[in-house]
Amino acid sequence: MANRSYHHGDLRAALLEQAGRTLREKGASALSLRELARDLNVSHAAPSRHFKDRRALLDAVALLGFARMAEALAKADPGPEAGFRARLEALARATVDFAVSERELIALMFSSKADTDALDDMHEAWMRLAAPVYAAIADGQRTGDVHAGDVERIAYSAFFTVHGVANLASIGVIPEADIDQALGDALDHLVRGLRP
Amino acid sequence: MANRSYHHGDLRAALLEQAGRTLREKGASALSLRELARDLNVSHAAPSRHFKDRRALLDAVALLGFARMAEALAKADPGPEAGFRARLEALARATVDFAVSERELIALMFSSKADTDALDDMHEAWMRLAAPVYAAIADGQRTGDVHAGDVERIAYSAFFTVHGVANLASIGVIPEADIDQALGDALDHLVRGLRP
DNA sequence: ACCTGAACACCGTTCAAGT
DNA sequence: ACCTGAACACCGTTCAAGT
Repeated sequence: MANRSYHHGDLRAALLEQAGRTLREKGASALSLRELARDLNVSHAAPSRHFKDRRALLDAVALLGFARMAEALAKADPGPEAGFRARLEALARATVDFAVSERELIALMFSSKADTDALDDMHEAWMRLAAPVYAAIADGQRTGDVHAGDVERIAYSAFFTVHGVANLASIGVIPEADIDQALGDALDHLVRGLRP
Repeated sequence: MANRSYHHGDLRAALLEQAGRTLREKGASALSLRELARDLNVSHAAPSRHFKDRRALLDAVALLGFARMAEALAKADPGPEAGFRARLEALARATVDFAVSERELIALMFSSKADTDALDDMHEAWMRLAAPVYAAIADGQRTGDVHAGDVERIAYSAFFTVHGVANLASIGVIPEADIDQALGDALDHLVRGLRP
């Protein structure tokens, strides 16, 4: 209770960080602004200076999640030299790993947000996420692994499958022990389906 | 306020029905037991007789959702006579239609439920849902449209793709106008990938 | 500019008591 | 068996007031 004006005015960042922690531990529905404020030793009304309401805070956390996921994908991308199948597999595995290790975050990121006005930011984050997949498909077309056609549409189609595995693995429909096999099966079908 | 002992003791059913309505209109996070009770003219403590807590009510609603989705899929299944591609397409379209027209319900059904003890019921509901897909894959193997192998694994692989489209369409990542095209692309790749 | 304290209108859950 | 009323410990949001 000794330190006033918490964190040099960096309450916003502190809130986001703490929100990320409690999200991971207890899920979005159990995240309360008042508890966050308590954890950071500020009054319960303080968060409203930085986020207009609970939804705005959660949107900001989701946006950070997209950035982190994009970074994870970019880091996992072995580049075109690895070969098409290996590259797609690396990207897919990184996606599924992220979804499984950040269940609550991914649930927040991919929960309905139709009425949100923060949709432009989301779209940009999404583009960054999709970039390595686009690159993989485009390179696949050059190496003869992928049939001709609109890169974006083909990339989306690939993403559907990977997202399906990631989502179902994340919520436990696919048992932890079967995830590798399930992803392998999905990739086998996907790679064959993409061939010229 | 005149009618006491609401609905001949069928408060449980009335709660589920009303919960379904407010879920559709305002989403799971905005569903309050007290508001439900108000809508049904019972005291705010009444629901606890039929559902031990809020989570139990939502689980029951999700379970009904699986039953309804299974029914929708069974009804949409044209049977083996339609041919493999047409059959798979009918099932996929029914899945996506359900996901888009029942956004909030599908979000509830496919939200993390790892710690729930109502997991056995969920598993049974899931099996009913998967039945037509299993049948389509098994028949596809007989007609030479699908490669040999474990039916369950192949069916799951098909489901990943369709679920991916359904989920992303449901939350608005795929714009409404592009859903048909996206599903078409996904099915093209899937059917090719499944071939012997 | 940023935070506090009090106030308002909500919650879920529990439990004695009523019918 | 089923429901009520009161109580408890929470919420999100707003707004005057402080620094």
